[in-house]
Amino acid sequence: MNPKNKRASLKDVAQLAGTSTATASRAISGRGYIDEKTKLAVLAAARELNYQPNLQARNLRQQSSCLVGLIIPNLLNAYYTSLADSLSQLLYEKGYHLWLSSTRDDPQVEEGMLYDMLGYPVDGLIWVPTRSDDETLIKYIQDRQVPAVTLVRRVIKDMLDTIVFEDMAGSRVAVQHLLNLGHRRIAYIGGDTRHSSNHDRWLGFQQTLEAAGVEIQPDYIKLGSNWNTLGQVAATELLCMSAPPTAIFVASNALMPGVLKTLRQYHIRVPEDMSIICFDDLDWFSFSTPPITAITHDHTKLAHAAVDLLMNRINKADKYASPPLFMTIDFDLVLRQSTAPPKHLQGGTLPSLKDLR
Amino acid sequence: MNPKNKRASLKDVAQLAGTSTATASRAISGRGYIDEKTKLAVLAAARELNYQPNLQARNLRQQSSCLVGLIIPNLLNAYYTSLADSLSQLLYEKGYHLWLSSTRDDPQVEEGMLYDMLGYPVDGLIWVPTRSDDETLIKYIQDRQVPAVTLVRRVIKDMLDTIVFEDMAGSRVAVQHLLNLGHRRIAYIGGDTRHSSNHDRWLGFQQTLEAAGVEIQPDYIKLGSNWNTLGQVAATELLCMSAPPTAIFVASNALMPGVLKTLRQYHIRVPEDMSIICFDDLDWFSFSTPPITAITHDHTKLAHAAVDLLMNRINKADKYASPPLFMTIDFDLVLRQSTAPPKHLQGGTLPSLKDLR
DNA sequence: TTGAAAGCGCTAACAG
DNA sequence: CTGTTAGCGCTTTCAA
Repeated sequence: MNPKNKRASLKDVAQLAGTSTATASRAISGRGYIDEKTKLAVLAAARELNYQPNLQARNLRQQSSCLVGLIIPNLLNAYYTSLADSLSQLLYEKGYHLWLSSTRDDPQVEEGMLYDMLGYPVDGLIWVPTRSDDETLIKYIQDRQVPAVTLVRRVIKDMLDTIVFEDMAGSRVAVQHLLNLGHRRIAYIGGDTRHSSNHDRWLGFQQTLEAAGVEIQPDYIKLGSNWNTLGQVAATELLCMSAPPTAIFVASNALMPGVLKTLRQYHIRVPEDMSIICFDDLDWFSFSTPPITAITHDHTKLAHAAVDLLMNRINKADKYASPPLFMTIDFDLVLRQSTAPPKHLQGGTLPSLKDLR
Repeated sequence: MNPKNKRASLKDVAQLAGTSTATASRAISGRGYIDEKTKLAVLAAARELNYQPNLQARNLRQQSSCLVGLIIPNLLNAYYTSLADSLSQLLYEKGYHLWLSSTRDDPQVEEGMLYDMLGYPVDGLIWVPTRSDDETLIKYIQDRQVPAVTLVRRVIKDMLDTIVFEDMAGSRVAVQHLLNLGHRRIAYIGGDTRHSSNHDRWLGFQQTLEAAGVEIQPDYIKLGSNWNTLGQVAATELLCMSAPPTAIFVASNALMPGVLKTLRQYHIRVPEDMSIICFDDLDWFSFSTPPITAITHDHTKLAHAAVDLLMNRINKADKYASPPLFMTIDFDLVLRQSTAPPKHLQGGTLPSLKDLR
């Protein structure tokens, strides 16, 4: 065996097979002309030494890393989870591997990760941006000429390839559904509007109400950035109002646990006392009590589109020649049982917290 | 600018600063003696050229990759999701990055990933094995001298560092809880027992019933490997029996959706008609209707322990000198409202499907 | 304190 | 078809 039991290198294989490293390389990589006999000899030697090519060295030489970076806010949200799962599969099929990191919505971490990934360098980048307004950061990515696609949240001026859900349209449909049921006192709980996703949903909400001639009551609007606590805090505030809403539009699935917990705590019946609709769907929504009406998206579609866009750019000679593409993923409104006409239309009176306790 | 707009290399920087690459390297990496003045000159040149070290090249030279591989069955289960999220963070703090891949419980994919990762090579491996009985595969890992830790499922002979949940003990406690409530007709729905986790839970179930002198009825036992459909199929079969169980022990969170869906479909009331206890906890269990009693684990503990074990080995001179370690993560029984005494102890009669429809 | 030179492990151009 | 040579971009002796 080798000194120190070190991993065999191509040189060792070549030596044992009695060829040059070049020939050994040809035998193993299967490229270039080579005599069948010598090829077999090399392969035998390789097997004997338990040889496995060092991919890092190969990649350095070939100016690629076969790595695609994925930067997401976190993996505690099924939103990103299913994305990461699909991407891992799809990339593997294309011969790439997934370098994952989760920023916890911390711009510092995000910048560090971006820097490390581009420094490696990765062959491509898939990114759900936290800090999407920082032109310097995006310029940096462009300068590095790294094929990159931005997901879910748009970056400033859409400077990179982008795929988002139809946030505004989805939001409109959700709100219209509540309006159609007869709701006028509609609350909105949603995330940080600095992210385009939240911004557009919020906008869709406003526009739909305005178009319907319903005035937006500021107390009904709960915007925040801490998805851990926002749902619970906002719901509690809404319930404690003297004239609480009759319906809540929850603009992110991450907020639903808090909202539902609070509703239960106050013994609010859904949908009799309160209608609930959520912008994104989760598996347990369908067998929650009651099942939750939601706007759903096919997340694998997003993953497929992302990989397509990325491969498209990776395989292009001048990777940055064509202008950034912009795509959206469509949605469905899945009617379940968490929405119904408001109480006063059901024959009852307008509910207030006093009635409900 | 450079020809072809290529990324600046250390050589370019050195040239611009009027030093050798060696000196430039010292300036940038911050190691070795260097005059403050020349250091500044180099850094200035680097900034001007937008220089960023090529980490792949650096790593090749330093015989490391700063990459830790993570292989898991999939990311659709919160079990692994929270793990990946925590690991990404923890490793980042230690200066490592996460290379993730998801096998979908396909041994073929698993083997391919393992091969690629060790070939790169990664500096460490964290692995939830799918194929844990293949000694060749594990020998291969050992031969490569890669620090590796196995999670959740044990590999044959515990040949690698291992951290698992206390499957058997947790299972015992869950079953004992049902026995204490007075249940004797207890069903078990669980995953492929070729995985140690499922095997041990299954064993714990059997032992506890035996110790209590309760005979195990084969019809009540539903083992399978397809977590997508097993819950639903098994629950349906159980409900269609002439003498259905009064309680179900669901041995994996992934099966709960199917079980609950089925229960709802047949209008079975929980816990009045049927008690449910689950081996692993999910966030929505706490506000499901009714909230689900479960065995819970602190998944971040698992992540921390995994990183500790891994770093421990990575930093050891002779990485494989010490024998594999074996650790377990403890659990809690969280009593919620999905378990209650069986119907006949509540004053009713033994339920059968006819009564319930 | 600095530079020349070797080399991590591999591939690719060019001769032969 | 095969070997020689050069080099990917970096770090690290070793001399100076």
